[in-house]
Amino acid sequence: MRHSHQRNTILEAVRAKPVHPTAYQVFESVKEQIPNISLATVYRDLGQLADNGIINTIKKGNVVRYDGNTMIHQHFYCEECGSLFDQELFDEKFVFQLKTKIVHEIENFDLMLTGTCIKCKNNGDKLKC
Amino acid sequence: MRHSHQRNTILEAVRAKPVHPTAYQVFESVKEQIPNISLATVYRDLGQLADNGIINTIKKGNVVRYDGNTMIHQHFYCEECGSLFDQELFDEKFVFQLKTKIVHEIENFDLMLTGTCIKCKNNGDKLKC
DNA sequence: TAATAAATAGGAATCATTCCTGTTTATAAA
DNA sequence: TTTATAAACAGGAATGATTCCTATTTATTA
Ligand SMILES: [Mn+2]
Ligand SMILES: [Mn+2]
Ligand SMILES: [Zn+2]
Ligand SMILES: [Zn+2]
Repeated sequence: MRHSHQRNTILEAVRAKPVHPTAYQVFESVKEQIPNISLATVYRDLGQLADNGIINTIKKGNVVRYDGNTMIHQHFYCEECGSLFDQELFDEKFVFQLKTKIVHEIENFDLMLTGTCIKCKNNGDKLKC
Repeated sequence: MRHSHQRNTILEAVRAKPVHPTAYQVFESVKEQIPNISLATVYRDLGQLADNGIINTIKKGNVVRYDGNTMIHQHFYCEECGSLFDQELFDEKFVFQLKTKIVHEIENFDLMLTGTCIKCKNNGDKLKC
């Protein structure tokens, strides 16, 4: 990968966002610094960054979300409000040991929990009263 | 849900397929029995079946795949050949206990392993010689 | 300074999925 | 059995996230 101002700015944007932005959200964010950035460039660079393991992709719903945190961690998605939280359930050691139990060569371990987040659950309970 | 010949046939098709068909593959399969079935009907019915927990959805790549096996199990996806295998890593008891450790209300536990399957790995090693 | 290939902007194309509309059908009440 | 009603349907149009294309710009190296 050659040095590129656009790609650097895109990477910074993903890392700066607290929670898992979409390509379009990165595009909007980067536009503030590079007004004529192309959406195609954002997709291309995000793809390259993901291919090189510099960022991660998260698939849930109909849009891909990106994660600047490449430490091993998991995610919880609330079906009610669409929030996507980090979860620390399995650490690197656990995942490493798990890989040895499988005949295939594992590169990624992606766990997605779904359900109702604590906030939405409380709101729901209130409405039932 | 009202009784429906189309939906029954769609469910049978998903259950009959050994491995995780896409909506279009279900469509093609069901067309043999109901030649004028609509693709929109397949999508609608698959959605209803999934909403009611009768089948599961698996997201990997740019197409949704469906799973007639609703027992708790996990999946491995080969990046080389696109195969999607079942994996039995965590059983119902494990998942149940895990749910109690999380503040949110968990409905689904979806684990997707990715990498290179044993067959592709062997082929790759051969080529290197 | 020149050559070269990677990277880019902008827009078109793709394609899985959803939406829409007029028609058919399952179900239950009259 | 007939009728009323809403669910389900077929067929086709629309949507929208993502990818592809092409002429131009730019980073890198010799
Ligand atoms: Mn994360
Ligand atoms: Mn399965
Ligand atoms: Zn929520
Ligand atoms: Zn393979």
